[in-house]
Amino acid sequence: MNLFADLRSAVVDALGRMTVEGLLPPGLDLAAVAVEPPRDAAHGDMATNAAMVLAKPAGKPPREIADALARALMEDPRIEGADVAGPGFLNLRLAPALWQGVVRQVLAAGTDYGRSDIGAGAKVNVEFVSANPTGPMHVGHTRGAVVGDALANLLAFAGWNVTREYYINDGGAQVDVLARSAYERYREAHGLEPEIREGLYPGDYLIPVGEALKAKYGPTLLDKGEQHWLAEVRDFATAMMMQEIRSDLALLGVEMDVYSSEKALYGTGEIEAAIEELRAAGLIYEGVLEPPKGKTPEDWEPREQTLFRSTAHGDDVDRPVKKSDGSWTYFAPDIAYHYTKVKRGFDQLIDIFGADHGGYVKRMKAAVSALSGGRVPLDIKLIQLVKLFKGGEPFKMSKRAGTFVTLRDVVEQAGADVTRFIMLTRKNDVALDFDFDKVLEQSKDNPVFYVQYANARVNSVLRKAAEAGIAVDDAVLLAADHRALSHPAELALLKKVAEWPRLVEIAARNNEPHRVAFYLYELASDFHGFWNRGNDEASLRFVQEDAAASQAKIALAKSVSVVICAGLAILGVTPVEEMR
RNA sequence: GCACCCGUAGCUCAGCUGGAUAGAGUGUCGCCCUCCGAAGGCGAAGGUCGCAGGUUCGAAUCCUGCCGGGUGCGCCA
Repeated sequence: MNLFADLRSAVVDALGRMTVEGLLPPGLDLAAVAVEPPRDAAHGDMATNAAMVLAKPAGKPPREIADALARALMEDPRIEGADVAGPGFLNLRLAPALWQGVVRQVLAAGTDYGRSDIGAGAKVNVEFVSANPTGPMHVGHTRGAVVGDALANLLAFAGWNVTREYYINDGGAQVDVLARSAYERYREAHGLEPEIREGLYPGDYLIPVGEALKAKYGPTLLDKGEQHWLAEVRDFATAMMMQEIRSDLALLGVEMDVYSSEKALYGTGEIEAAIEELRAAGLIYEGVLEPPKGKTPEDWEPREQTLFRSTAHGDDVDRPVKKSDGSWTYFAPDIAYHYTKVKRGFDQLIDIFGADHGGYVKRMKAAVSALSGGRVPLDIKLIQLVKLFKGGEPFKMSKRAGTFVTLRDVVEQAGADVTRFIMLTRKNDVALDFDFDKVLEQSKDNPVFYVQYANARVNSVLRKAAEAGIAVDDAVLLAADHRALSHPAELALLKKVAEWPRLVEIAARNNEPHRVAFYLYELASDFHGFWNRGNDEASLRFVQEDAAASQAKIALAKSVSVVICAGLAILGVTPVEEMR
């Protein structure tokens, strides 16, 4: 399925034969041996660094190894040429049949082409969004939601057993603030003047919550002390906010497998159990932290607190798990929450955080390392901010009254597909510009359009061919004689298609879904370039007089479309068959 | 002060966890439609990969130290 992996096996086998023949010493570590597509096509179809990597351990000059390896590989019928180049690269030219065979692989597998088992069914938990349930989701959350969801898709495609999870921060002080804010809107619903004091959430989005509270409780909560209504209003408002968040996520096409509640950790012994686990490992102690150097807070005074010895697991300073009044810090439930993930048997954890949470990376990793005995790796992806523009000008959002650009605003203006794709056109840790005008532009400036257009062109070809009376159903294209695809331009396009399975593996291994978006752009670009060559060379057009010739070429076009669709599916973007 | 992220073409960014002459887009300039969708394509020009060392066959990539920008730093989550 993955030509590059196949060829690497061929190289490894050849090295094995060389070892048997005494050309190489036994017991060499072949991990560093790579088979990659060379950057420059003039260097052949694939290149291996085997000779250079093995030169030192084998105690032989690289060129000598490369020459021997070349001879060994030439026995493989798939390999037509093996040239030693540069410091000891071995450039391989493959039989065209190998590339032509890719068409059959793609068409037979459909959008499963590129599916991999490198994940080996390992259980991975992807925690993302986890926005506080105190208001609607804004643009910043949108990017995290898209990255997390696409990453989950990608890992599933590459053979992981994926759980998408949302951690609801419903246990801290901020949900009390929500409750008080909602209570004022409840009073407002009764015709009273709301008192939105400093520190409360002023947003209009709480007005419906006030109305709903009125509908449920009538006037019974009015003129009563907080102790009489806080818990109920808090639960009510939190539930409504989560409802809104779920519907926002649905709007984006994101569906979580699990919602975990912070509040549910309190009073159930979960937090205590996690801390006890750490204590048993000797990682909990009572102590006094040093003030941060160079920036001592005004009101700093030394206090004894319960501390987690996170420095034993790579952190810079130990972290408090209890406040000086004996209550838990926010970090304690976070520890407990991650402990539940470890206990649920995940082999691998991924957290998607906003970049402003960069300071918590080391301590979370330390906690997971301590709680899993170093068995469960935690990868944390920080999502940089999204800068909004409109027509090239910064999109001003009003600071007053808590209004901001919400996820809903963005999706309603740009559409879920466009939003998702654009959010993946940057690596997670660099800032992203999102221009409301540009992302809707139907031109090559817009990568979403550009990729969709390539797919639309393929479908246009299929329609044209059908009009000309050429059968283009899947079975016919699969059975076509793909050996006819011998023009260098056709082979070049095929090579790009053949890269897809490898790209999937690289992207998945690095937890980097943006690579898929970049690859699709490149594939689309290659396709558009190929398309235009048909202007000059009629023999390169997909639709030909001869039906059999057409079918082979259309099979190529179709395989491009299949890969685009497979890639878009990972990004969570719907492919379009026609632009309008 | 410390930690983390970023620094690559005028601008916006990729760069396959060390590979060959560092790539796209955009902008600038010049081209290509009696031709499957020009909603596209081709070409030119544009670089001390922030700086300085180090590791090795080989560094944009790994290590160290600086410079610049961002984020964060006990009783907020």
